[in-house]
Amino acid sequence: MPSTLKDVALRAGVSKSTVSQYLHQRYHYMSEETKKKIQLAIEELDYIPNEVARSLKQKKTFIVGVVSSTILSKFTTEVVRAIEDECQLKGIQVIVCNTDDDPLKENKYVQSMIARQVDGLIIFPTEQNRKLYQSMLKSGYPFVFIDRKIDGIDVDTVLLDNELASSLAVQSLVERGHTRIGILTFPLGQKAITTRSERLQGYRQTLQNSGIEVDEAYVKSGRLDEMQTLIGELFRLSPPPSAIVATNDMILEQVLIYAKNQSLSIPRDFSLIGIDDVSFASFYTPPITTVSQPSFEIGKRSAQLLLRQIDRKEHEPRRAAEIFRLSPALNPRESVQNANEQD
Amino acid sequence: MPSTLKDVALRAGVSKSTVSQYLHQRYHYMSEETKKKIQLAIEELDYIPNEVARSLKQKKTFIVGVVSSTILSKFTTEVVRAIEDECQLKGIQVIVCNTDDDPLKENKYVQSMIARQVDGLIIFPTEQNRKLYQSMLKSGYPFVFIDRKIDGIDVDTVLLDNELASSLAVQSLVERGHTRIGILTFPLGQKAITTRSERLQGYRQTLQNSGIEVDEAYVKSGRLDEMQTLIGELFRLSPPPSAIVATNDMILEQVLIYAKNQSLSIPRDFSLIGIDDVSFASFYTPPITTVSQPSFEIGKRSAQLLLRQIDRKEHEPRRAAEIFRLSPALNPRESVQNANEQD
DNA sequence: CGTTCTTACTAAATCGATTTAGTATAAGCG
DNA sequence: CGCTTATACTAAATCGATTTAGTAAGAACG
Repeated sequence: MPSTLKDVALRAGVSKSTVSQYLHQRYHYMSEETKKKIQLAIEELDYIPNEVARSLKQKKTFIVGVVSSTILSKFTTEVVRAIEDECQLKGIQVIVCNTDDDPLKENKYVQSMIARQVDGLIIFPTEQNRKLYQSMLKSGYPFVFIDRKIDGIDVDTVLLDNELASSLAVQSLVERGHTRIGILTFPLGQKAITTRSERLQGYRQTLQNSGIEVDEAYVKSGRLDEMQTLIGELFRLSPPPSAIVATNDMILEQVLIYAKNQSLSIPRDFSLIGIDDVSFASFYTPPITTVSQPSFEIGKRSAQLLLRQIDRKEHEPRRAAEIFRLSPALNPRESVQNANEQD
Repeated sequence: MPSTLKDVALRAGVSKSTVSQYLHQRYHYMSEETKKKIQLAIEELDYIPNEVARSLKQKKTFIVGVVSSTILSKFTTEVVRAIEDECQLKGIQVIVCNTDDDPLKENKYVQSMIARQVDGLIIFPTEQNRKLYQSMLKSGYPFVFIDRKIDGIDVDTVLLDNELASSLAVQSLVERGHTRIGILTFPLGQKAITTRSERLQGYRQTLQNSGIEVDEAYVKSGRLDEMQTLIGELFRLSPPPSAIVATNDMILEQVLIYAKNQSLSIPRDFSLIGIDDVSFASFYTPPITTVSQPSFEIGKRSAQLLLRQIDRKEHEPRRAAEIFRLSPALNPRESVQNANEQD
């Protein structure tokens, strides 16, 4: 029912080719008369060009896809926002989907985006789809990884310097005299998402460098719904940790809930530091010390890398993959106190 | 470079038609032999069907679009999540874009989504695009409005009972003896977004019904970056309000920031109630009383309405537009106190 | 006047899948 | 055996835009 190029051509009394030229402002040898007739027909018919047909012929959709783990987090929404801003400059639209870090969903969405001919993908990858990514690499399909690195997939990747992030967190606690530092992460497993393993690694390394032995009892990992139990276990140790590192925003909230329920006062009863920023960090009581990611920068950079791949001409050789590790920032607030002033 | 139906047909030694039948599992009179050959060819070529070509022929993309004001809010992300869940049941994908409530961006995105032939749209509309919506209505294009109502556009709409929301807020303050109740909203203007005007209207109505005269000095509206100033003005009135209604999550955060900066204690110095839920409401100090929207329900319902429109057969008459006003819920927590116990 | 050039357009192939109408062969039936 | 029916496919048109090669008419030139 919507009108087509043909309808416009018919009504204007010219050929489809001429209308197409007009639409692209290729007025090479086109009479004013004809231009006017076409413009009129377009308006009378409320003509909107069919981008699907256009994409088929052009083999370009001017869309890039983001395959994210979840849009329900501040980090992801900011990253997506930055990607949109960067792409908009080139007239490219962005579509997003959620995998919930489920490798099957991830596989399905990536395939489906490719089937829909998006010009490239920005992916928060899991380890389990190595085969798929390998074949995408082989076929020269443009994509970049964000937030996580996958060993053996040699593709442009933008992520946080995770070790530095937990290192900053641990250091600022050690400087305050803490030695019993608990850490909470999401599930690890052998196929751990790099964000998680690297943050834990940074914790271990920094403690060792500071001459503090890592006590595995202070390391807890599990699903979101297990967090309250895990935090409970941590505080029932003797001695309990004097400080906690929450390795992401959702875990941080869990710790705050626990503290509230158990009437624990921060930083009197324990110091707390979170990786990832949260909206309320600065006005919470107490203001929460966090290590924040440069999320806009991460989004922007990954979009730039993707657009560079897309612009690569067919004949040009694929350039070597680059890995960008962006630095986190420590935001010192008031949830960390000197160890000896606690308890 | 990706392989096509034709490549598969050639390699399997059959016609394109046969491969197409195979892909749709229409095995009507197809020999096992042929099936095997086709399957093999598909695997060898890593064939993924081109959905763009498919969409062109089918005149269906199996995509619906969401034109939202911002994805940086909890309400929107939850709504989108619910829409995705509902659409996934029918194998339909969802794409989202941000208008920042800019009517021009809104117009551009709606047009662009239609050009991309999405099967229908769920829109957070502004008043300024009435003409566009009118013509979409005329052409029978499937769409629904969400979160806001536009007078004169007779289309399925799902939104909060906004008057009830602020009524619940005001009532719970009045019951505690408050009479000087301040309210903060985003800009109103003559083309106000219904969410804003209705929430303010509910405030006015409820005060009147309670026999309290509305003092316009207690009503402040402005942009996010003006909020600190506006809140300051509110508290410098004499007498200042004993309670504040923040009409959305972002404004609520601004009030909390102000309270923190001015060392005002909630609810001792003033009571506070927010419309929209925020992640930290339950564990904040004090826990914040909120009026929450059934965001998942709103998303789900709007998706159902859209899918119903899409499924409507060409010949069936368009059914009458329906408006669903979903009820908010009061979440009594501790940021509201009896008026006489304050100060 | 014949040729070339410029101007202003158009015809037709193409992108990759879908689908209808049809073909060719084998099997079944009386 | 001739006819119908079932089986297993295929040819070709189609979706709506793009683009290349080409046409037709008039102007310019020597």
